[in-house]
Amino acid sequence: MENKELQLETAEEKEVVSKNFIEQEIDKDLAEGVYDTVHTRFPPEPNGYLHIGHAKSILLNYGLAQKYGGKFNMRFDDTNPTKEKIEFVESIKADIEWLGADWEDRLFFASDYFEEMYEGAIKLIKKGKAYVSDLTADEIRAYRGTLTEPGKEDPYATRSIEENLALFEAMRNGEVADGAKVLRARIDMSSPNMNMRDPVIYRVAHMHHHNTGDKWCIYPMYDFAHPIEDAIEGITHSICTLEFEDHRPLYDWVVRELEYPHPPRQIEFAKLYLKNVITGKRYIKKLVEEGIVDGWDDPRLVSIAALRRRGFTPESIKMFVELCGVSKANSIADYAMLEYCIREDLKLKKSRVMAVLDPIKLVIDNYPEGQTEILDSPNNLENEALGSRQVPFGRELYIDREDFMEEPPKKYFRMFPGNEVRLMNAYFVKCTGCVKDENGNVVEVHCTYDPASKGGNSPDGRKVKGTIHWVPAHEAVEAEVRLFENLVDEEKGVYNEDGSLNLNPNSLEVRTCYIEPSIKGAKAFESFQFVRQGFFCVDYKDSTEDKLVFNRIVSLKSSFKLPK
RNA sequence: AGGGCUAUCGCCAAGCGGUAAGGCACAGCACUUUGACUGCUGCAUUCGCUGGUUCGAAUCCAGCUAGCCCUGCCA
Repeated sequence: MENKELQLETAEEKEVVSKNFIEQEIDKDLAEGVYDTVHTRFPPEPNGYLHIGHAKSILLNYGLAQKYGGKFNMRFDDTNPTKEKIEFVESIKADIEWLGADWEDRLFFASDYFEEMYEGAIKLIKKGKAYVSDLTADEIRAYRGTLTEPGKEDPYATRSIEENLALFEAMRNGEVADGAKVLRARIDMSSPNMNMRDPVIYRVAHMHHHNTGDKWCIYPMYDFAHPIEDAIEGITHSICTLEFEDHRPLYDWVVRELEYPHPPRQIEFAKLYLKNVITGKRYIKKLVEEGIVDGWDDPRLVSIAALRRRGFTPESIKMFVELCGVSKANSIADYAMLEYCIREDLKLKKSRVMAVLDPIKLVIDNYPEGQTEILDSPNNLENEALGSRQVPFGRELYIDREDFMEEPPKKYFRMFPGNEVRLMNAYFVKCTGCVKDENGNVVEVHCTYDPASKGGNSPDGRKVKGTIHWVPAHEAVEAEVRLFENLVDEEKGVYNEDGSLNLNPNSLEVRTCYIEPSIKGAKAFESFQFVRQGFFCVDYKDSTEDKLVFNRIVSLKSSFKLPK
């Protein structure tokens, strides 16, 4: 009796999934009545494509809203027209939708709040908490002091409220040249926190904005705009990355001075970095522009677009993000974790087809010339629901070069003279030898088959140690494969000592391979997987593209290793 | 008188004063129509360091050390 209870208890304990620190903070807020709901948001600036790091933020924010029965907003933080483009708002929306984060009808633009922000600035001026300064950018920097020395009072800080009001209106009315005047918050020039040394909150920029056009020529700075955006939307928990920790006092200052009744709370977490991949927008942009990579969706990149094109599923990315966890410790996740997630997600839900990457001809000498037969092959042995497909079989096939060795080491149990193996879903074949060219390279492997072993099992109960994949030589579909490795060297890290990127010159290899003809008619792949070389999980759709293009998405797990 | 944050296995990461969860990776065994998958097993006497408090410390205190962020009219 006691034992049983004990067992139950431990079983229950195992079910408990520990909450991350943000959830713990939210629990506290809810318990203390600071908030009675959870409202989060994802606020990207539309100045580039999203990558795996953004996926963490998106899924975190969306997941929190879901977990707590709250809401999740999508918001473009478009307060700086010099960097933003409509092209990016479209790609960002598409990526987030694909990831499955649903903002419902709450798609916002920070630029839609410009009027309220302007009013907020006036309120600050009237409270004596903001002033117009004529200092140049260089002068402001000089007055700001350094990390160890306090700043000096801005000589324009003494302007009267009326003067500031008039000047700020002049800024808005386009009477002030770019850079000639700024609006500064009056806080504390000697604060040890640089962000509090009278930060600039409005600048003049006569520039067309993708959303507001030419309506405005003054634009609010992030530190002023962001808390207002959150407050307007009723955000409770404004979740951002660690580098904004120092900005939190300013965030709190803004919502306090503007007297928002239910001020949002900023919580910071550590960014997600991946080992040996380049995530910096600046660097990726350079790689794209210099043609070192194919574009924003090059398989060696980890942009959402690249992962999607490679066949990653939204579920696999979600799994990865959850696996990585949320904390405040700077960390670099192992690329193997990402690969694990896509394998895990695909292995049961996708069909697999055979493909040969490095073909070598296999001739079955006792198979009648000219004869072909159709073999029924299960799509995924572990998931019968996926059904089966018809694969033609004939006298001449292609197998992968690594599946044959003339002189095999110990424990090699694929093709070698005298050995019998199974051609997957087909027959047992016994290797009889090979043909070499003048340089001694194997060009053809020969074997005989056992007609009684159709389907891959012998009626006499004979066993074989090896099973290999194959493709019919004459009917196989030719396809372009892009095999790739890390863009940067494993050991040396992303950057060289002089700060330049440490690129791996052989990171991408394009080659032609053969895929079984059962995929004919499919022109573009949605997702597929190598379980071992030559094995894919495939999910395709019709397309008008002429050429099959696909990428290897998962590095191989150990197959056969030569003994030392 | 710079300030803020972080430090638990190769990589993530729980832990919140009662004697180190879990996942990835790795290794071994078993199973196998791919050597994958699956299953089982192993993998931190120790939590950046040094002291202190305590019957008891990864958890509390003090002092060090290391790493990251901050001197945009970027976000």
